Amino acid sequence: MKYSSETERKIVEAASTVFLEKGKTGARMQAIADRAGINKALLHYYFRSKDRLYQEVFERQVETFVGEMLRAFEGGGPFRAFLESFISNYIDAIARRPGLVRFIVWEISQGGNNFVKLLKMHLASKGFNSIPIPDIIRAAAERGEIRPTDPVQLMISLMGLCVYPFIAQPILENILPGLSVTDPQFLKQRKQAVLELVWDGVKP
Amino acid sequence: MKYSSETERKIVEAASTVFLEKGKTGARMQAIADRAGINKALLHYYFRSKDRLYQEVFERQVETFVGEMLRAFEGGGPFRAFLESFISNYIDAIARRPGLVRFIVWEISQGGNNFVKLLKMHLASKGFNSIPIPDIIRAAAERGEIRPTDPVQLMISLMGLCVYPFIAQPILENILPGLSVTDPQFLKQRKQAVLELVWDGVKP
DNA sequence: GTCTATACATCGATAGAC
DNA sequence: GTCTATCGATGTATAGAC
Repeated sequence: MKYSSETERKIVEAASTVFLEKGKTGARMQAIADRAGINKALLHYYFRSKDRLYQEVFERQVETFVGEMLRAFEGGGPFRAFLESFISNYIDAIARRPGLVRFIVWEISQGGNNFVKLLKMHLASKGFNSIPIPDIIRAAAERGEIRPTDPVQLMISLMGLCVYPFIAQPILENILPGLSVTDPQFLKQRKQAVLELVWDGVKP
Repeated sequence: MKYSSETERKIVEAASTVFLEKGKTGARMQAIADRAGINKALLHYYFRSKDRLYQEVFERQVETFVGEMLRAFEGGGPFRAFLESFISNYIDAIARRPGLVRFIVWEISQGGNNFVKLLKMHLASKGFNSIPIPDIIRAAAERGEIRPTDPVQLMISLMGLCVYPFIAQPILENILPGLSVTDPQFLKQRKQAVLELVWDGVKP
C-alpha cells in the first residue's frame, strides 16, 4: 500500500487511470508514461514489463475495493439493519470508483482470475471460507425475521440492484438525460429504492 | 442481415466470436482469419480495415439483440402480465448470447456510441422516442394497478435484476460452485425470483 | 476471389550515455 | 534514476501472382 518513491507513486497512479479506462490490451505504455510525466524506459526500470505493471495496478485497485466491500458484508444484528448497512456501504464503495466495476467485470471475463483469488484471501483473513451473505439470509429466515427465500437468488438480486446502475452507467446516462449515477441525490434515492424493494420482498 | 457470399458469412461469424471474446483492442485479425479458415488478406478484401469489420460485427450483434429486447418492452395488458412477459423475454434474450452484454457494456464505456444510436433507431421504428418502461410504470400507477413508485428507479431495478447474473457470470460461477447462469433450471428460478421480488414491491 | 509475400506502423522492451 | 535512441516482435494493411 505504500510507495518506495515518488516516481513509483506517479507511475502507479497514471497506470491505474489508463488501465481502468482502456483495459489491459487497450492500454499503451506510452500513454501511461505521458500521463505520469516521464518516459517509457522508466516504466520498465520500475516494473519490468507491462504485465507486471498491470498486475501491480490490478492488485492495488482490487485490494482497496474488496476491503471496503467486505465491510459491507459484516453481519450481526437484525436482518433489516444488515440490509440497510450493506446497501449503503456497498453502493458507496462502488460509487467512489466509477469505472472500476466495469473494468473488473471485463478483465475477469478476459481470464484474469486474480480477483476471485484476492477476494477469497480477504474473506479467509476475516474468518470466512465463502461469501457470507447466503448464510446471513438463511439464519435470518430460521429466526423467523424474514420469510423463507432462496438465499442465492436473493444475494444475486441484492448485489445486482446495487451494482447495475454503475455497470450500465454510460448507457443509462445517455438514454435518461439529466441522470448522473454518481450524484449524491441519486445515490440516496437508489439506496432507498433498493432497501424498500428488497425488504418488501422478504419481510414476514 | 443477409450475406453476399459464403466467405463473407464465415468472416462475420468468426469475427463476432473473436471480438466478443477479446474486445476491439484485444482481437487480432490473424485470430479471425484462422477461425474463418482463410488468410488475413481476404479480411481486408471484404472489409477494408479492422475498424470497418468491427463496425459491421458490432451492428449485426446489437441489431439482433435490440430487436429481441424491444419485444420484451411491448406493453399493454395488466401490469403484472407485462412484468412477467418482460422478465421472461429479457432474460431469455440475454441468456441466448452469453458474453454479449459484457461486451456491449465494455465497448460502450470505450466510447462506442453506436449502441445507443441503434437502440434509439429501433425505438423510433416502433413509434417510441424513448425507453417506454417508465411510462408503462407511470400509467399502471395512475390506474391504481400498482402503488406509486419512482418509475426510473423501478426500471433500473428491473433491468439490473435481469441482467446482473450474466454480467457477473464469471465471478458468480466461481464463488458459487455448481452454479451455471445459463442452465435452464437457473433461468427458471431467476425469472421466478425477480418476478416475486418486484411484484411484492409494487403490488397495491 | 484467394493466396503468398511483404511493406508499413506500432508497441513493448533494452542499450547506453549522463 | 532518468533520459534518448533503437531494436525486435507483432499487428494491420497492401502488392502482385494465380
